[in-house]
Amino acid sequence: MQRIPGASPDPATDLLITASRALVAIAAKSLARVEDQVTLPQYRALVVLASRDRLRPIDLADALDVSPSTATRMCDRLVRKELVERVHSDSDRREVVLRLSPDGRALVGEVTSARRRDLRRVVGRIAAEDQKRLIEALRVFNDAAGEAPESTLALGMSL
Amino acid sequence: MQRIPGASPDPATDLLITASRALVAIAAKSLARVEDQVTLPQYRALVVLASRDRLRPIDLADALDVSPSTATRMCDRLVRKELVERVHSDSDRREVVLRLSPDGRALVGEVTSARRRDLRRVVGRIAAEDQKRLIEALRVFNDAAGEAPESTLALGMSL
DNA sequence: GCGATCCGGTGTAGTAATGCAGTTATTGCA
DNA sequence: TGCAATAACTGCATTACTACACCGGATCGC
Repeated sequence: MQRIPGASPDPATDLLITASRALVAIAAKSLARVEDQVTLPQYRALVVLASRDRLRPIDLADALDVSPSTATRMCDRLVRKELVERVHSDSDRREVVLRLSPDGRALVGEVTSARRRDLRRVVGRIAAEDQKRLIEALRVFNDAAGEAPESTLALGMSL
Repeated sequence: MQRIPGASPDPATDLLITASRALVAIAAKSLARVEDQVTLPQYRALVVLASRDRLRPIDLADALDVSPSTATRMCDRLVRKELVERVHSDSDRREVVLRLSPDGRALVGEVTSARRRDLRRVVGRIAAEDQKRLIEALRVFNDAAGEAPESTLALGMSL
């Protein structure tokens, strides 16, 4: 926005921004499905839990970059919604291990499968030979982009 | 996530998800720059205001899918932060017209230019001939994806 | 064994987002 | 002219996120 619409010094960047918008719109749409069940921070927590099961609250706090007390309250709400389970550790009785409940897992799965479905639909609109070229191009792009794994799920946009 | 890592029925979709993640990470990083100045809902409001200047609070509420009173309070906060200006309409004295202040415009600009910078950096890591192929592939993809302009800035992910 | 450390949780508090209901001012229509 | 409709705003209430300070239990190192 508010970029000079004419003179485009870098067509690849412009096209990437457009692609970005489309991909984020798809992600947002998939997230909208569960918007009435969890907030965005809560969904982020679920995603973290889904990717690395058996996390302690303090690990979750670390992953989400919030204070431990915030993680505790968040877990309170997620447990109340029966999306997360608290299990007392056997080895260290100070510790609590967090686990996605079946419902929690289903919720995250619903979002990701909705996303995949939408993406597949887009891919389906592309001619077979163009798909091949797209695949090659994406490999190259992912290679180039993948070198910055930093805050992969920073902010509220874990998607 | 939590997809069976092996059997990949659709390489293009998988690659798109990976690319999605990279692009969203870049968007999130650009947003992180202003995270201490505005909240995500507030930033969404600024983006709407940047794209369609001279909006009334009720139009903003409509664009953000919130109630008018919510829009009013949001504007209160943005005005207090001197990112938005309220101007009383001449034609209809009931109406208020919202405008981005120079600071507000600068804030949005900062985010978008950071995003462009990061994308350019990724593109710069790609060999010239691969860039050409990427450009072609992105055109095809954007064509296929662009047919769903729906809630372009749904949720908190306006980017 | 004992103090330091660590973990989870609670008390407290502030900001934000959000909506419903109701108010005020203004406009438009009959 | 007068009443319905409209725009913005305010009062009120709820939920969430967030952190700081603190507590109590558990573990670890010496």
